[in-house]
Amino acid sequence: MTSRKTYHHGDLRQSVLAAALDVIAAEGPGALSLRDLARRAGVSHAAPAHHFKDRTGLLTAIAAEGYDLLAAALAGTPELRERGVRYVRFATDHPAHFQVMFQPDLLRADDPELLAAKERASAELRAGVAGLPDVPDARTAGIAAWSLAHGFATLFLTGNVDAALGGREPEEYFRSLTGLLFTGQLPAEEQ
Amino acid sequence: MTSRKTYHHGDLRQSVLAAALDVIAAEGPGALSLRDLARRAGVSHAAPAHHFKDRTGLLTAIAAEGYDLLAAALAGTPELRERGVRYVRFATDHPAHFQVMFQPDLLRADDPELLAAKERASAELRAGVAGLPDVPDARTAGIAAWSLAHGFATLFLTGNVDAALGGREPEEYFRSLTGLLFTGQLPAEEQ
DNA sequence: AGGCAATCTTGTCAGTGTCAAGTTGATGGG
DNA sequence: CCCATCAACTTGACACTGACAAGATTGCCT
Repeated sequence: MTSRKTYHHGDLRQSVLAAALDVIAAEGPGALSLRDLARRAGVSHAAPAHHFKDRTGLLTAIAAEGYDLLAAALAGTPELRERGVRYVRFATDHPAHFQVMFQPDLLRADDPELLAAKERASAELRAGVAGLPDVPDARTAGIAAWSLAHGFATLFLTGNVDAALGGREPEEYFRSLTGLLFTGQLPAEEQ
Repeated sequence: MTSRKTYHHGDLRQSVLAAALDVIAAEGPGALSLRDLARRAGVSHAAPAHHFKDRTGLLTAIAAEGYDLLAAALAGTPELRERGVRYVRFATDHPAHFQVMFQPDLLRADDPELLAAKERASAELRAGVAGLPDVPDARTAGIAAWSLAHGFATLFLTGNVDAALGGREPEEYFRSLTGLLFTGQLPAEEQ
């Protein structure tokens, strides 16, 4: 990788993106260095900047890609619970994307491509509660469902629920967790 | 602040911690610079290192403080729902702590003080579901409750639910959200 | 064929974290 | 009262980083 025949790399943008995802998944976004990514791609230290402008630009591109992956992962899932399961699966399948997507201080918030991708994912999230019967406040219901899935995904990725899983896949555990919730086991005390 | 009579600062550790929290709350942990904190405290560039060893050490100290604040915020709350509300309030009252606590790649995971504080907070979280009647799997119920509160807090802090709040305080919104959940509005479709 | 624009390189600058070695001054034992 | 000791802070240095500017190379389009 580090030596190259041609002057042009050919696929530098994808190379850098892939390497960046590896680094972020392994050591977090803070460990990401444009110069290091350049070295891995066998390219001069300033080359990545031509594709992403900035460190922020690179992270913004990753976040945008993440929102599109999320939208694709949720698309065409009729049932709300299963949508939650897929949300969790997305987070575990693409931990680097997920991390970056929800760290706004790393991103250029007004980037058009980011906003467009975010809107596509947002539409999928809204669609999850759109068809629910007997829900007076669909928006709040949506936020409740999103909170549950997002919270579980986040806690899993930060290593806060490992013990409870007992070897099970996180998405499976989440499926049974929602079962517990929605059959009225948890409520108990209502004031 | 930037000029000083005495050679010793007197309270550098607290000064640096306070300044760090400001920076993190405003621009995120990535924007944090030890040299900048030193300048703000009117002290030489290597002074903070004497108190925190590292950038990682500083962030670890913040996380430990955060877990203790969380434990204190949760202590003595009998009802589970109200515990969730307090969790959300903690996150909004101490956004910098909250952010750092749940970014393990910024922390020294084996730090004794961090582990101790984390355990204190963890005990409070467990206590929340301990007294629940009719709950076969208390651990899973606890993770469900934690996921919901944590997810909502995270989504709020990342600016993903602003529109839905409509001016209300996030903790109030969360209270009504849990009401919606626990009165069986959301379940609807059960497969 | 020729020019144009995208891609990549080279060189440079200020800023950062971290380490090592020196200064200052508070504190407590003789 | 004095002085040794030690924590708190300073100074200086080094390697590394992101960012910018200016030049080299090459694919592509007319």
